Amino acid sequence: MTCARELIGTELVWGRCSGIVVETEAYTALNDEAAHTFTRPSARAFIERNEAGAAYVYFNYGVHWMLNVLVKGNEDGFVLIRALEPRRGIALMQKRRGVEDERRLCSGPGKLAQALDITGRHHEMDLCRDPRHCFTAHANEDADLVASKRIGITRSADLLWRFTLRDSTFLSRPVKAQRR
DNA sequence: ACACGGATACTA
DNA sequence: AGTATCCGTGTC
Repeated sequence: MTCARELIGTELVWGRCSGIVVETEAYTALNDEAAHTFTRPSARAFIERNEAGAAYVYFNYGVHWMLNVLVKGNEDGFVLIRALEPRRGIALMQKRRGVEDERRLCSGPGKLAQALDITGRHHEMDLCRDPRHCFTAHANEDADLVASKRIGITRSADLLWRFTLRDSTFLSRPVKAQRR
C-alpha cells in the first residue's frame, strides 16, 4: 500500500528506455479477492520463494503482459505498474508500440509492457540489483497523489488502492470523480 | 458497444 | 477434456 504510493514519481528504467511512474495499484497477499494470491497457489509460492523487489510478470487476456513488483514487510503484496510518462528511448517505444502519440505509449499496464518489451522472461527478475531494470530514487517527496478505485476488477472493487499523479495526462484512464 | 486470446485453476 | 475467469486494448 505504502509502496504503491511511494513508487509514484519514481523513474522506471528498463534498458534504453525509461518513464516516470504516474499510476499504480496495490494488491495484498491476504484478504484481497482481486489479487492473484486469492485464487492462485502459484502466486503464493512466488512470494515464498522471492525477495522484495522481484518482478511478477504474467500474461493476461491472452494478449498482454503485466508488470508487478513484489512487496514484503509489514504486509506482503504486489504493486501493479499501470502507466508511465515516457522519458528516455521514446523512439524505440514508438517503434515497439506502432504508435507516435507519447500519451498513448505507456498509458496502461499492457501498453507499457509492450513499449518496454517486458515479457515472461523477466518474471522473477530482481529489480533491486540490476541498474538496467530498476526504479530510481524518489525525486520530489511531495508528489500530489490521488487514491481511487482499482480498474478492471470485479471482486474487492471498492478499495481505493489505485494511485495516480494528480492531473497527469499519461494515465490509463482518467480518475473518476469521487462521491463525497 | 464488442472481439481478440492464452494461462491458470477448477470440475469430471 | 472441458469450462470459467481474468489486474486490457483497439476498433467497431
